[in-house]
Amino acid sequence: MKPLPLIEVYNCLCDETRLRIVHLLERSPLCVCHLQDILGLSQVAVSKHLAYLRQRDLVQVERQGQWMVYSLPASRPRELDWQLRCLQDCLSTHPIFRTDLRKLKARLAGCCPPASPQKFSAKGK
Amino acid sequence: MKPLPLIEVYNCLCDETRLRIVHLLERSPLCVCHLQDILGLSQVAVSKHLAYLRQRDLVQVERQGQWMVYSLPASRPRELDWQLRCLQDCLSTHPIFRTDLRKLKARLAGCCPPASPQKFSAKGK
DNA sequence: AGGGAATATACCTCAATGGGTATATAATGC
DNA sequence: GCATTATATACCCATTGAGGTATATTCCCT
Repeated sequence: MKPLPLIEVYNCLCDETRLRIVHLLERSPLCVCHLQDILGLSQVAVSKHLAYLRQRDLVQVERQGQWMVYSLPASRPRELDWQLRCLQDCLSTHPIFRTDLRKLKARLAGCCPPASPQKFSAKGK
Repeated sequence: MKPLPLIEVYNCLCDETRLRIVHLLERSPLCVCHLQDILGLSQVAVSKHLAYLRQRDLVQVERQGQWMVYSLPASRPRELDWQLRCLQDCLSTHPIFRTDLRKLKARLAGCCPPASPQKFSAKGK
């Protein structure tokens, strides 16, 4: 039997890597390789955490060319919404998460590869 | 190395039993046997979940005679506070948690054993 | 002191999970 | 079609956690 939605959310966020991923995706959709780069983790590790989040509907994916662009779902269930606010409040000063955001900004600035646009408007194809 | 406080909180709440315990303790301090009764779980199971919560400072204990009375800490870290609000919002309509509260009320009403007073004022000793 | 109630802990087992390596799959560019 | 890039998945291994049984501990009462 499927556990409570809130428990699913907690299970997703109780791992540091997944917490960092969600924290990043709240700012911008990102492809796997950008996440990999920002987080400094192996491709497999990132991919598996994304699968975990995906299976529990905490993130959604869209293929853009050869990139898989992950983002938070457009319509966010109440449980997730609470947590996003909580992250803002509790993590914004933490070194790890500050660094992540700094790297994110750098990534998005000099975004040479066509990947992970800030908006999905450009029907990349 | 100790994980982030927020992650500790998530780890505590990502289990249904512990979530129910915290949800109950938010209403009233409780001894182990009352929790055991309300949750309908074995003594060992309850005790171990309480140990888990205790080790991560999500609950505190006070001995009252032969009962160990558990409660949420007086001063609640910000991370926990967010979650308590979230529980209120997301769980209050869920059958399991409604039933728990109903049983809690019953327990506290006909509280024959001297255990788990609503207030700690009565310095039982 | 001795018995009983309440609670914690030591093991044991099983399932889930996180990380890694190797490999499969899918899209791109030539 | 083929090599390359991006991503996912299949295993393998080590750790953790949840539940159970048996037992230790602590306190109360007589």
